Order: sequence, then structure tokens, then C-alpha cells
Amino acid sequence: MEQLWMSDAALTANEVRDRLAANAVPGKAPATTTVLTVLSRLERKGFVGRSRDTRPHRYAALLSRADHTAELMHEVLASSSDRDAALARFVGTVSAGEANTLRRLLDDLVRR
Amino acid sequence: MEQLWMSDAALTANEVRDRLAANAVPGKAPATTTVLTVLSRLERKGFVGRSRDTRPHRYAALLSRADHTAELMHEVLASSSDRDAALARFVGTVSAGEANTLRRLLDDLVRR
DNA sequence: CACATTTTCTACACAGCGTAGAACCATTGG
DNA sequence: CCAATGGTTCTACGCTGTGTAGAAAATGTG
Repeated sequence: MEQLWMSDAALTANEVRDRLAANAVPGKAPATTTVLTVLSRLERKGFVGRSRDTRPHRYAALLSRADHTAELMHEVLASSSDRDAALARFVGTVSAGEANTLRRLLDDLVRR
Repeated sequence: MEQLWMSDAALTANEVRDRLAANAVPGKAPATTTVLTVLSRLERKGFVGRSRDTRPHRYAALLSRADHTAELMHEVLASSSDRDAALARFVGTVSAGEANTLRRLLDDLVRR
């Protein structure tokens, strides 16, 4: 369900339902109430925000997909007692391309 | 429950129960069967292995805690469509100490 | 074989998620 | 002003996962 959210930003429940209906097998389109329910739950969890003042409420992700992923990674890492060891295994199994990306990112960090 | 597993390696169910009972509030010690059940489920999921030949079966984690954490991080990262962006946010919110750890780890990568 | 120990089977409660109908509420055309 | 229409909330069901453990079956030992 999250997938859809990270598309762009600030949609109404019906707009979300439509987008879901678009790229989904014909008979499997969710009802609007379903979307509303999920949206409410996501709001409760702090993943999306909504404008209650406009009539068809508009919903938007509070964190970008990338932010969310990064946050999850931090959580996972935090749950490890030996963070450095975990980082080591992580880096050790990263692809060459991603290793380079990481290097570049770390360099940028210093530059600021 | 996982926490206990990552202590050391190759224990019987009763040993696990004892260790749990040790660092737990007096009245909250789990029964041996409970431990067995959990252990079986973890085995089904491929997190632990067991020696079925010895009579009191011995259980051991297949992955170290650090390995497991690293694997989880990879999974999370893989679930992101824009991996590089996610990595960027991740690195951007890492502590200075961990940034250094990462740098060192990346250097070691090259050296091999 | 009887008994003690160990393991499996079965089961319950509770949480989370996908799903959606029923009921409630607000805006607006008549 | 008020009923119809569309939007939102409430309530609920089924399914899965997890923590918990008793009952029953299996197995080794004297």
C-alpha cells in the first residue's frame, strides 16, 4: 500500500483509489472506504498528513520514500547491539556500484 | 525473542529457557514448550538450525546478529525504488563516528 | 516395560493489515 | 431550508504473525 503513496504528493482518497485501480488487475480495485481506512491508519502512525479543512481531505506523505527507507535502515541498525559489526557486514555485501555511491556521499559530507 | 539467540551458540531448549529465566522478572519466565515452539518457528524461517540427531536437540543461529542486521538493511534498501536516493538520506543522517567507520570499511574493501 | 525427559501438536489471545459495509456528516441545487 | 450526493468515520471480518503454553506423542534409561 505504501508504494502508491510515494508516487507524488497531496491527493484525495478518490484520486488514490483511481491510481490504484489503474495499475491493478481489473477485478481487484479497492473500494474508496478501504483507501480511507488505510490512509487514516497511516496518518495515525505518522506516515501521512492530511488537510482536514478542505472538503475532500487531501493526503500527502510526510516523508519521501527515500527518507522512509533511510529511517528504516537506521531503525534496523539501532536494533543491533554491535552497530559497527553490522555496518561492516553491510558494507561487505554491498555491490561495487553502491560502494562507490557511498564513497561519494561520504566525501560530500566532509565538503559541507 | 531473537535477542537471546544472538548471545552465543548451540544450546538446548532448556538451556535457552534458563538463560531467559535468568535475566527476566521473576514471575515472567517462559515455559520450555514455549521456547521449543519459538525455536521451531525460527527454524522454519531459516533463522536457526538444529541438530536432530543428538537427543536433546541443539539449536544455533545460522546468521550472527550482525549478519542478520546487515541482511535486513539490504532488504529494506532493496525495497526502495530509488536506492541511491535512499542511501543518500541514510548517509546524510548518520553520526560522525559512524561516517568514519563507513569510510574505513570502504577503504578496507578496496585494499582487498 | 515403566518412567523421565524431550519434542510435537493443538490452541488461545492479541496485534496488524487488507478489506469493505453501515452510518454519519457536510455542501449545494432546488 | 432541506433533501440528495459525495466524503468521512465506525465497526467488523478474515488472515497472518507472535507469545504463550497444555496435552499428547516420542524416545532413551534403568
